[in-house]
Order: sequence, then C-alpha cells, then structure tokens
Amino acid sequence: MEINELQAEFFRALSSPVRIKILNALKDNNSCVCDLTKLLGETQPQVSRHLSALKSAGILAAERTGKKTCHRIKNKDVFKLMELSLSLIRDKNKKILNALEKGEE
Amino acid sequence: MEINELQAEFFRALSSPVRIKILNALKDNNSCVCDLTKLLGETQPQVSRHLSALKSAGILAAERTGKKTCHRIKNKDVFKLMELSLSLIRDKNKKILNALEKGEE
DNA sequence: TGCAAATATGTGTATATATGTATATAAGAA
DNA sequence: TTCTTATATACATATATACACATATTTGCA
Repeated sequence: MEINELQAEFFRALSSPVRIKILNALKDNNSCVCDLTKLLGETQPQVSRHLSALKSAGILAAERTGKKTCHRIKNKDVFKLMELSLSLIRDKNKKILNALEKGEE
Repeated sequence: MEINELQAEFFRALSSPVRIKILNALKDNNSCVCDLTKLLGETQPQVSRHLSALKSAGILAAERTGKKTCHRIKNKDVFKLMELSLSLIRDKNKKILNALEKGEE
C-alpha cells in the first residue's frame, strides 16, 4: 500500500454529497444515526452506511451509549480541507457558487 | 446543483492513485502526456483520460503547442490540500505511513 | 500528399459504488 | 421473555469507474 493509495482512499470517502452533508451536520454537534437520518432526509441504512464509510476512512469516530450510537468528527482539521476545496472550486464555478451561497439552492 | 455536489465531484477527481501521482509529477514541472506516460508507467490512453478528468475538475489546465499538449496545475493551493490530507490520514495509519515515508515502498 | 508522432476517443469488460427493501442484531422497557 | 427502538447488514440492481486494446484525430515534416 502506497501513500498515493491511502490519499486516494481518503478523498474517495469525501466524494459523496451525502457524506459531505453528514460532515457539515456534525461540524458543531455530535449526532446519532436516527437524528442524522431525519435531518438529511435519507433512509436509515443509507446514513448508516455512509457513516461507516467515513469511520473506515478515519474521519469519524463512533461511540455507543445504550441504543444509540453517537458519531463525531475525529479531527476538526477536516473542515480546513473542506474550506480549501471550496476556494479551489470557486475559481471554476464562480457564478454558480455565488448564486448558491446567496441561498438560492 | 448544490455546493455539496460540487465538493463531492472535486474530491472524486482526487480519489485515484494515478491522478494523485499525476499531480505530484506536475508539482514542480509542467509536462506533456507522453512524458507523464513514461514517468508513471501507465498506458497513454489511461494518462490521457486521467488528465482529462483532472481538467474537468478544474485542477489542471492544458495548452497545446505543436503536437504536444502541456499540462499544468491551475492553482497550487491544491498541494495545501494534499498536505492536509496526509496529516489527517497520518493519525489513522501512523505505522504504515512512517514506514512508507522512510522509503520502504 | 503521405507518414509519423502526440493525443484523444470508442468499445468491451471487470469491478466498484450507491441505493432501496428486507432482515438481523443489540439494548432497554414492559 | 416479548416488544420496541436504534443500528447494522444482506441482497438485488442500477449506475459509475478503471482499464486494456483498437482506432480516430491533429499536427509537423518529408
């Protein structure tokens, strides 16, 4: 296993809109699967699977308390990465992004 | 198209070992397809398509001069992202990465 | 014009991924 | 133990991706 492959795997974990949404949802609050399911409007198995992918990538950690499993960002530096990615794609999609950021989603 | 999707697309462009290698190869020197093909030991169509993917993602720019097409990094901030990703995966794979970085690939 | 070099694209195939539905597992409560 | 809630996993399927090999396209040159 080379570094390149580890990096590629890491980026692949971020290459899904649902997983990006999950990260944003966990930015300020930890959350359990059922709350994320409601919040994102996805099915429960979907959310569970995406959470599991993010956990495998080392981005999330999970802790079970009773029936619920609480998920949290393992290292908040991941949001530096998110911001950097936004500024990089901003160049390419200036018009689209400006519109989106003004709330016209 | 939401921001989440643009971000996911962007990260997907980085989710391939070959494309990561290409970026590293272009870090300090611009290069044409044939040189990259030799350097990476991949087939020419492979390299061409991966380059095209990176271009679609807005990460590379290409310029044709004569028979050759020269590719370059559009915004070197992408390497900040690469470094950040490395430090993020380092936590998870301390042992593996330490070994790799000592040159035991 | 004809040829060779550099690059891009088409095609087939194997593999990976995403997703819905159904089901299994785990834990607390009655 | 039985029921309910929370979560994870199995299965089937549709779609996407990576890749090798073959071919088309573009350009410079003889």
